[in-house]
Amino acid sequence: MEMIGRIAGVSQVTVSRALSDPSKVSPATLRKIQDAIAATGFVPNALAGALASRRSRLVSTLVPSITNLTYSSMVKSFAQEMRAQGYQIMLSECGFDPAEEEAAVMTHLSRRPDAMLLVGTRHSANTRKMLLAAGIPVVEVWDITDTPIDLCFGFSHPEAGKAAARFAAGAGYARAACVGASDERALRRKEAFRAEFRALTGTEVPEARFESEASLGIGRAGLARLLDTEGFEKGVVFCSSDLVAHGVLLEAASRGLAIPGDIAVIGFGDQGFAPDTFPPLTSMRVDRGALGASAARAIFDRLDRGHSAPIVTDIGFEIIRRESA
Amino acid sequence: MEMIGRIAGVSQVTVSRALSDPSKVSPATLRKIQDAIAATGFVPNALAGALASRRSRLVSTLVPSITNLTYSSMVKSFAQEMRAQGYQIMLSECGFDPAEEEAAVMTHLSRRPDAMLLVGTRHSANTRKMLLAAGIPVVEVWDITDTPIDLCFGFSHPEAGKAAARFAAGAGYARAACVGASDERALRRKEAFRAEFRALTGTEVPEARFESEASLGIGRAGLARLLDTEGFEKGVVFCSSDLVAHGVLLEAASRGLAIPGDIAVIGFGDQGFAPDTFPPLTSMRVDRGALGASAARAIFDRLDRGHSAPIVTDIGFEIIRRESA
DNA sequence: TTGTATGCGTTATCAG
DNA sequence: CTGATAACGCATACAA
Repeated sequence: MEMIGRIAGVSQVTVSRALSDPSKVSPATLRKIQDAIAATGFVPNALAGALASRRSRLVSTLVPSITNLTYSSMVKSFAQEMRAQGYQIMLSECGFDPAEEEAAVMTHLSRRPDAMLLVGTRHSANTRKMLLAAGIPVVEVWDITDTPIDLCFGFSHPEAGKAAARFAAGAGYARAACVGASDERALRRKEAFRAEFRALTGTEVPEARFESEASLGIGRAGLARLLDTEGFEKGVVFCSSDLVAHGVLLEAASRGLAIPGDIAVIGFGDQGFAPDTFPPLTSMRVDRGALGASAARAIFDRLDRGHSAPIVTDIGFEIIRRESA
Repeated sequence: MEMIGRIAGVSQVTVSRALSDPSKVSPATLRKIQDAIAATGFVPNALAGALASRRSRLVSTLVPSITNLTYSSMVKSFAQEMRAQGYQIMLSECGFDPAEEEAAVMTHLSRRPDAMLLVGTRHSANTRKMLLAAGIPVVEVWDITDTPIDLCFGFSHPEAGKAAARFAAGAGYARAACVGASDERALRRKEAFRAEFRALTGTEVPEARFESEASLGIGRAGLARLLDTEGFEKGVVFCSSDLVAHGVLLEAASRGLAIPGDIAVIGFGDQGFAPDTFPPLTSMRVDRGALGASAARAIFDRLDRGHSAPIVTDIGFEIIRRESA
């Protein structure tokens, strides 16, 4: 900036002002400064700016997996909203393990983000401590809890599982099974589903569970296992995600089974592709776009008005019935 | 650090050294410093560190879309490699528009990344200028060019299209069509496919092209359009991505068409799910994992040994024949 | 509207 | 092995 100032015939401070608030500089000098910037290709050092102003305009975003559409689609809307307000997001993948998350949180905090977005509500004690000490707005999304760190937007996973079970029983399915990856939130949905379905129909609910991430492959292998070794012959399959559900659909098709006559399928997440599977997938919708946008707005509010008490917002879910169940 | 130093009975500088290179500090003082850090929950300010050392340990990564598995799976391996060496990536989505990319590049450069990864080789003149002026290693991936900015790892899209056409003609398909999104690289593959297939068989290649991002929906709508309004009845469909190809598969299934008897399908990218579609998808494999890792290693090399001449590396592609074609 | 002085929290350089 | 000192490039408070 000192260079630019020299060229434009003003001081470094004036250059700084021209960049941060052009209205505080006379039109004439503003022009000269802009010309000098264009001529030199000057790019302001945001690192120095952040250090001096104690505001980085950076918002950390930690998700379990960047290749998982569930999270990336939420990040997309969140990032868009943030960018519109001049904030940039720092995205990192931190797996489903709290210890890994803790390391990521520390790394991110060292960059002095203005706020942080986390997925889920189960964090290590140290993670909570660091976050609280950082004194920045923190948003936990995609789950709810009685003990939020700060802001929280999500829904009850056990309630979602129960709702799916009631839907399944109400639709007349006498038997049910579950297929899924073993991420902690999916497990809670699944257990609630099994308990509720058993309570409603009196029948046990077999399951096929995998350690790997959600994929079509899990869905196919899952239905195969249910059919071949778990004695499941006919009924509805509640899946941990739409991707897994799609795999179940494909495995059923490859075996010539009727959907939903022989095998009915319920997904989770209502991804964009759910209406385009064959047959169209019945799923549970969570408004990810609104979630990302709400989280962003809540952060702006905190940033403007300062800290206040923790707030938990239940955004709910909705069963979208299509042809698969 | 001054605080920590006071508690540990040493100067601020010693604390800095204890953190950056513990071996330069005596075991006794190191312990005292570590204890003080643990007691206070001190998190070093990486912003200040970067400003002073002129190294941010940040690598910018710009991709067209974070929800597109093609890119996110590459970023995953790249980020992993980077993190292993103590670098963190700053990921941003910049669409398929060079102007949007330019804005993102500027924003990122203001954060003073140590290197930058870009997808594609078509950038605005100003983007090139800024990147060159930044004096950092730049890697362009997923395409090759005669005029790289710095490092480049990718493959020839026209060659990929031609190879697909030769495969299709060689497999005996008399008719072909294309379905896809209209990202610039996919368009070049498609045009090369059409030209080559026409040259080999003498038949025209109809196409269904969409402006929206790749999805199952475009694949379904694409085949529907080819069948219903383009007079395409039977043959092989070359798709812009595996996701679109899967959509074509589903549309064919929903119409009771035989695959590959009536409609054969070739995808692109050989995503993890390609073997799990029904029937398994024939696709073109590009080694994304190796690409990400190579890009990372090339950056480390530049960072260590300093700048040298631009290097373009063609990583090629491979047709993976499964049952869909 | 513009300039001066000062500090943000580190690392680098040099000296002890 | 440790410490003093000077940057790093900008924003803020205050003065003119």
